[in-house]
Amino acid sequence: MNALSYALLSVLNRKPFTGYELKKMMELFWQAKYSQIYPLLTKLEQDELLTFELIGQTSKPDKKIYSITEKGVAALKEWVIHEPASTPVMRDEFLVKLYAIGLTDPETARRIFNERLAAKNTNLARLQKEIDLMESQPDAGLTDMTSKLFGRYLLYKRKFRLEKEEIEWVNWAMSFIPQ
Amino acid sequence: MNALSYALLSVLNRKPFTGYELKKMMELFWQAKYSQIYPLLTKLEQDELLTFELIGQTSKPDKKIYSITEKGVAALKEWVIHEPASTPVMRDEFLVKLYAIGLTDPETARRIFNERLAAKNTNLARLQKEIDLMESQPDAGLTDMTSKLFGRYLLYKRKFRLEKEEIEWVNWAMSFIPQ
DNA sequence: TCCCACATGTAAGTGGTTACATGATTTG
DNA sequence: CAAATCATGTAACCACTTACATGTGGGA
Repeated sequence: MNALSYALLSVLNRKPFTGYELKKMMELFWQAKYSQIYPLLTKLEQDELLTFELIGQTSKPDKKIYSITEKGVAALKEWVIHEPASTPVMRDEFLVKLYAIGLTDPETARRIFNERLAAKNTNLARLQKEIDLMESQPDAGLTDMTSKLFGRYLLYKRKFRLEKEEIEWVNWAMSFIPQ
Repeated sequence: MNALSYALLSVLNRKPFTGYELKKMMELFWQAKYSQIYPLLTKLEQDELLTFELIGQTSKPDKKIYSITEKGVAALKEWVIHEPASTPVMRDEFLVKLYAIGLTDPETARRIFNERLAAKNTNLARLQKEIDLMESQPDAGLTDMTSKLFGRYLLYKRKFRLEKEEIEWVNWAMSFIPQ
């Protein structure tokens, strides 16, 4: 089984979702397209790691709400505890451009940095909003490791800190662009 | 042309390298295996974006030192300036495990965090060493955007800051694991 | 003595993206 | 009146990984 399978299982371990919802829920830590998610959910269901309930809808397409099975939880647990995590892969075209930034003029360089800054700021605001929402629930148990929200909360906090740090770096880097 | 092509061109824009060396030089901002790099270099050479000089060696295998052509520089410049950078993709299995960390016991959770910490600390030391080396050259012009080392320097500084921030986050996160 | 660095490649397979197909309801 | 949201899927293609193949010299 591949990492995407475990990403799906780990979200469903919190609570049941449709394939459509799963994509959004995973976005923070694993990105995948529907064309990859839907066939994999079918496969995981055939392997009895998931079950689904078909919900007929009138004004919207019918949907399948997936739940993790006991077998699914066991498989996820086994993977989390015993499989070594492979080294992270990061593919960011901005970094490639940055390496070659000297080819451009200062105006272009500033534009490239500013685009990055805008994207990071948008992202930061989204994260802040989500964190505020989580923290506003007094008894959510966000810092209780047995809570189903614990991992998700840590993940948001991590991403927030990293985005903030990158924004500071961009501002530092831009100070070397003339004018 | 794909992003890997531009990653190769951007390294060769600094100076000529073999395929073997290119892998290492790119590691900071784009990861690829030899099995992907070598055939692509052949293709880029056929497209006249690169040329190579064949160096016969006795005690080691022969090698091809690749250089970027004028056409290659033009293609790279065009891409950097006019192509919008696609949104970054990050695939990090540790984050998947983190999401499901509540499934484990405190001991396992601590182990997973400590492994992450160790990896990040090793990385940080490597980056620090490289940065020290760069900064020890007084007239390298690291903060001069027309210098061929400018992009590389900014990239190292960025990675360093982000690794450091993640280490701080891990330490914060670990404080919620009992005992 | 065994592993690592050097050095380049092919073949097969998996993972991931893009394009296509369908269609009502809600929001700007 | 157009675009986004909800909702699921297939087919074709491209990007990337794993396994295989070859061979010398130097350091632990």
